[in-house]
Amino acid sequence: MVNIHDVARKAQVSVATVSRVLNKSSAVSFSTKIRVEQAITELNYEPSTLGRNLRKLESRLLLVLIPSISNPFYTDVIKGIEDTAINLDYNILLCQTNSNPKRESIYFNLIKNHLADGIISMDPTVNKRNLMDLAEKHPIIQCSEYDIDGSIAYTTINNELAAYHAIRYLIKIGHKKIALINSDEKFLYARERRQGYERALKEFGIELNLSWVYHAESLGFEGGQQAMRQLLNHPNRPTAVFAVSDILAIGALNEIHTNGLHIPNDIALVGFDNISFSTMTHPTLTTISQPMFKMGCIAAKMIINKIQGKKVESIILDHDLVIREST
Amino acid sequence: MVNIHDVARKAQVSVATVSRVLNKSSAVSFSTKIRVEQAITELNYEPSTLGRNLRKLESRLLLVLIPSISNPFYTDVIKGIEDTAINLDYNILLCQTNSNPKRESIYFNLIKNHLADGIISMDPTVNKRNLMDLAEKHPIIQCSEYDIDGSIAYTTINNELAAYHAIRYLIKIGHKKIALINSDEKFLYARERRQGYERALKEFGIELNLSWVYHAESLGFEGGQQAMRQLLNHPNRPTAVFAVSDILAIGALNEIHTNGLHIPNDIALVGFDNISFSTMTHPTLTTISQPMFKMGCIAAKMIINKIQGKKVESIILDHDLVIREST
DNA sequence: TTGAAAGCGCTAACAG
DNA sequence: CTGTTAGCGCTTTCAA
Repeated sequence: MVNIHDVARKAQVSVATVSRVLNKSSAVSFSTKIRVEQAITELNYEPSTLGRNLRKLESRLLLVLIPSISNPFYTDVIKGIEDTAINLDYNILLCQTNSNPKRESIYFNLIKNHLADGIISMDPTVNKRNLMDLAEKHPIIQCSEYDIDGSIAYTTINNELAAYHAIRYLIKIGHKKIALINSDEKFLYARERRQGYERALKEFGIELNLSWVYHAESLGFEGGQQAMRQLLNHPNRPTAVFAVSDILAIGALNEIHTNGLHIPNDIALVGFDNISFSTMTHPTLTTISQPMFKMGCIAAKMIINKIQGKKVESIILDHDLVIREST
Repeated sequence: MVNIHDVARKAQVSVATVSRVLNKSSAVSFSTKIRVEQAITELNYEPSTLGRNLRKLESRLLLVLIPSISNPFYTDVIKGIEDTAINLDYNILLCQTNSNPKRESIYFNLIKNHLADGIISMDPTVNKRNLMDLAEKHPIIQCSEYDIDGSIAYTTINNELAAYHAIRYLIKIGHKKIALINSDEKFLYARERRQGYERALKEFGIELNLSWVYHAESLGFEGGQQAMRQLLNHPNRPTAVFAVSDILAIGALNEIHTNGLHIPNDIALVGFDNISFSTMTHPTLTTISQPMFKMGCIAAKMIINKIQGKKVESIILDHDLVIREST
C-alpha cells in the first residue's frame, strides 16, 4: 500500500504538506499543490481512513442496530436513515444483532473505538443497562423502540394511541368480540399496544376477555398462524382480530383461509406497520401505518445533531389507520 | 478514554506487558498478570480496535454488499454468512449499495483501509471493473451473482438449469402456452434463466412466442402486477407463467386474482427463490428453491479462506423445484 | 508557505 | 519473564 510518505517523497515535500492538500486545510502554494496532486494520481494513492480516524477520533460512520433484517418494517426506516445520513456526509453500517448480547457488544465496541461516531438502535431486546452506560459517553438514540425511563432520546409513534384507534374503529363498525394477537410483552411496544386495546374496550363498555388475548410465540408468520389456530378453536370465537404486526396478521389471515372462513365476513382483521406485503394479501389488510421513512430521517437527524454536540429532544410521530378489505 | 498506558502505569508494568496479557501472546508471570488484570478492571479499560487494526492490518470484519435489504431472498443468505463468520471469529457488516456507485466506493474504501478484511458481494449492479481491480489486491468473493468471465471466485446456483427445470415441469403437466416474467437482462441471472426457459421450450418442440416474454420494470410486487396485466390482455393468453422471482410471482398472483381468474385452473404460476412469503399466498406458490442459508455459509467460508491466503474455487449449488398449489 | 516532530492506541521485534 | 523502542498512516501544532 502506498502511503503518505511515498507521496511526499515523490512530490519532494513533507508529509505535512501532503496532508494539507489532502484536507484543503491551510494554504499551500499553487505549484506545490500541483506537484502533490500529480504524485497522488501517479502513485494511485488513497489516504487511509484508519490512520485518519485514529488521529481525528471521528469516522463519519453511523451504526444502525436492528434485531433482524427479515422484518420488512425496518426496510423503509433504514431508507430514511440512509437518505438523510448520506446527505449530511455520513455513511451507515447495518448491524443485525439477532437479539444476541454478544453481537451487541461487538457493535458497541465499534463506537467505543471511534470506528463509528454514533448508534441508532432499533433493537428492542438490546441490553438497556449497557446501552445506557454507553449513552453516557457516546452519541446514541433509539428509533421505534425506546426506554420509557431512559435518558436516551428517541423517535417513535404513540403505540398506545395507535392500538386504541385500531380497536375503536373495529368497535365502530360493529364488533364486540375482538381478539388481540400480541407479541411478547417484554417489548415495550407490545405492552403499550395492549394498553390501547384495553382502553378502547373499556371506553365502549366492552368487557375484557383475557382468553382472547394471545401472545405469539414467534414474530414470524407461524406466530400468527399458531395464535389464530387457538382463537379459531375458542368456544366463543371472536369476530375481529387485531394483530400487533402485519406479519402476524398475515399468518392469521392464512390460518383463517385454511379453515375455510371468510375475511371480513366471518372474521375481520387488522394488522400493524403497513408493510408492502399487506397490499398483496387477499383480501388486502387493514392496518396501522407508521411513517417509517420519516422516522428514519428523523432518527438520522437526531443522531447527527447529537454527534455534533447539539441538544436533541425525543419526537413522537403520527400514525394512520389504513382501511382496506380485511375489515 | 483510558488507554494501555494508563493500565501500564497503574499496574506498574510496561505497555508491552499489558499488551501481552491482553493478547495472551507470550508468557507473563502469574503475579504481574493478576496486577495487570486488576488494573484493567479497576480502570474499566477496553482496548482500542482502531489502534490494534492499524498495527495488525487486520480487522476481522467482513463486508457484505447487498443491493437492498428489502428483498427477502437475502435474509437467509445473510443468516448463513453470519452463522459461519461468527463461528470463525469474524463479524459482518451489512452494506446496502442501492446499486449506487458512490456508495460502492465508500464501502470499497473500508477494505482498502483495513477496516474490513474481505468483501462478499451480492450486488449484481456493482461496477465490475472496480470490483475486479479491487479483487486483485483484496479478498473478494461473489455470492449468487457473479461475472462469467471474471477472475473472482463465486458461489451460486445453476440458473439456466433451474429455469429449465421449472419450464420442463410446466410442460409435463400439460402446459404449452408458457409466459416468462423476467427481470432486466442486464443481470446475468436474468439472461441465464431466460436461456433455460428457451431451452426447455425448444426441447419439447414448443415454439418461442416473444410476446409472452415480459421484462418487469421493477423488482417489487408492482413489477409482477404490471407484467401480468399485460399478459392477461394478450389476445392469446398463456396458461402458465414463470416469474424469475417470488416477489414478481406474488405481484402476478395478485393481478390474476384481481381479474377474477383462478390459479392454477386458469393460469398456473411458478416463482423463484422460495422466500417465506411464498407459503403465505393463496394459493401457495410453486417455486424454485435456492439453498440460501447454505449459500451464505459457503460464501463466508470462501472469503475467510481467501483472507487466510488459501486458494478458493467457485462452487455451484443445487436447487430444488418445490411444487405447491399454484400449479 | 513549508517542515519537523509529536502523538492517536496498539503490537512485536529485540534485548536483557 | 519483562521493558524499550519502532512503527502502523495520518493530522496538527509549533517554529522557521
